[in-house]
Amino acid sequence: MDKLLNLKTAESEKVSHSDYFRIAISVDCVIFGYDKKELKILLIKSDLAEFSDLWSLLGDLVRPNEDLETASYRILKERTGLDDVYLEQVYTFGSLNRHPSGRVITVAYYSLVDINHLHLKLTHNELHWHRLTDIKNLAFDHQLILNTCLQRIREQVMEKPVIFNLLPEKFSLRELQELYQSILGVNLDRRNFRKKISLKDWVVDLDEMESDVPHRPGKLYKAKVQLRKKQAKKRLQSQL
Amino acid sequence: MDKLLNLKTAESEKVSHSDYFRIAISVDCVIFGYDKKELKILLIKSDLAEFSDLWSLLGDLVRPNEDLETASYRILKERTGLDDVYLEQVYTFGSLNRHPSGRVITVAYYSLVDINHLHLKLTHNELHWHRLTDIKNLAFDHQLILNTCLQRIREQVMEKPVIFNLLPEKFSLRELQELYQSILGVNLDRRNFRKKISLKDWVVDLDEMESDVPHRPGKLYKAKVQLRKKQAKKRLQSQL
DNA sequence: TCAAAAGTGTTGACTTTACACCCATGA
DNA sequence: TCATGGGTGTAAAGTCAACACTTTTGA
Repeated sequence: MDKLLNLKTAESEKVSHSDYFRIAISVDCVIFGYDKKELKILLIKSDLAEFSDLWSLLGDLVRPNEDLETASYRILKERTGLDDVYLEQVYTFGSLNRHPSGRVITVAYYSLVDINHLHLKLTHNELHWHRLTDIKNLAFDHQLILNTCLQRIREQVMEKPVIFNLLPEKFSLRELQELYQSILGVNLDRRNFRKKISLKDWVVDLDEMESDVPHRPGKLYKAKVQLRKKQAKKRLQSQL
Repeated sequence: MDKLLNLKTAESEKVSHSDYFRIAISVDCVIFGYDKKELKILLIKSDLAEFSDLWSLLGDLVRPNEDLETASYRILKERTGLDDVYLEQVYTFGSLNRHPSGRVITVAYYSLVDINHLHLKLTHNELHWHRLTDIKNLAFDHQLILNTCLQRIREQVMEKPVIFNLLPEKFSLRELQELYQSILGVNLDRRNFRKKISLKDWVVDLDEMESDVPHRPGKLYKAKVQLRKKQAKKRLQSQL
C-alpha cells in the first residue's frame, strides 16, 4: 500500500487509486456437517449459466460495510439459520480467471455445524448436504477450496477442540471416535483413542447413558469448552 | 457468490453487482532476513500523512490483471531485486477501518530472503531492515500482520525446509542453529539439534570448511532442496 | 597456552503403539 | 443366547531431553 514516493493524505489516495476498485471480493464457506457416520458438505446448485448443473460452495460478495467474518456469518445465518457456529479463515484464492463474471477474489472459511440441530427450512432451493466422497466437479475452483479446507481441518482436529461443533451436545466416545475417523480417513484403536482424549481434557462425563442403541449403552459426554464465534475472535486479537 | 435465486449469465452478474466493486485489495509482504545473528524485517516509511513517521510493511494494491502471488512477487522484485524467493500466503485482513483511505482488504504473505545476497540499491528511499525486537507501533494493522506471519513461520520452520532461504548458500550448523534460535526465541542443545537436522535429511555436507572464524572451523553444508517460487506453486496445485 | 567453538553417544523419561478379555444391553 | 459395542491395562518400541569431554584452530 506504499508504492508512491511523495507523501499523500488518505483522501488523495482514495481518488488517485480509483482504477483499482475493479476487483470484487467474496467469501466462500466450506460448511462441514456429520451425519450417519459420514462427513458432509453443504452445497448449493450454481446459479450461473456457465456452471449450470454444477454444485458450489456457499458464498457471497462482501459488502462495502461489512468485514470478512461478518460476511461469512451472514451467509451462514442466511443459509442455515445458525449464528453461533465455529468459523475459521483458511486461504484466499485470487487467480485471474477463477470467476467467469470478472475479477473476483475469494476468502475461504470453513465452518463446523451440528447437522441435526439446524432446520434447513431451505431444502426447497437447491441446497443439500453431500457426502464428501461423492463430491466431484464443483463449480469455479471450489474443489480446490474444499480440499484446502479439508486439509486444514485435518491438521487442526487433534490440536484444538473444534470437532465438537459437529456433534450434538451429548455424545458417546464411540461417536466421537467415528467422527475423528471419518475426518482423518483412518481407523483408530479404541483404547488408545480414549486414553488420548482423556489426556486432552476436552470432554466432561455427564453421568448419563446412551439410549436407543441396540447394544450396551455407553456413557455420554459433552465438550468442556466450545470454540465458537466469540472465542474465535478473541484468539486472533490476542496475537497483538 | 451464489446468492440470487434466478439463473443468470456471467455477463449480467458483472453489471448487477457493480456496486460491490468498491473494495480495493492489496498484498502486504512480511519480508524476513537474517543478519548479525538477528532476525530482521524489511520496512518502509509510510507515505500516508496519517501515519507519517511510522514504518510499514511493503505492499501495494493488486492490479486488475495480476493474481495475488504475482502481485507479491512484483513487490519483492521492485523492492529487493530478487525474483526467486520463498513466499507464502498467511492470512487476509479485512477490518472495516484498517486503512484510512477507504475499504482495503489485504492479503498477507511472508517471504524469506538472503539478506546478504541482495543489493538494496534502494536504501535512498526510506527502506530499512529492522531488528524484530526493535519493532513497535507500525502503521495500519501491520503489527498484527507481522505477528501473525511470525507465528506461522514458527509453526513451519521445523516442518518444512524453508529456513534455508534466509541463509547464504553455504552455511555451518552453528549458523543454522543460531538462526533457529532467533526465530523460535529459545536456546537449543547443540547435540540434539544436530541429531534432529541430520534425521530430517535437509542438508548436504559440502566437504568444505568455514574460514575467517576465530576458532576451530566447522563443516559447511548446503540445503538439499530449496523451496522457492516454482515449488511453492506446485505444492498448492497438487492439492487438487 | 588460551579462548572459542566443533564434534560426538548414552541414559532416563516420556510418548506412542499394538494388542485381548470380560461386561452390559437389546433383539 | 447371541450379536454388538463398552470398558479397561500393559509391554515393547520409539522419541525426546539432559548432559561432558576431547579436538581443532586462531590469536
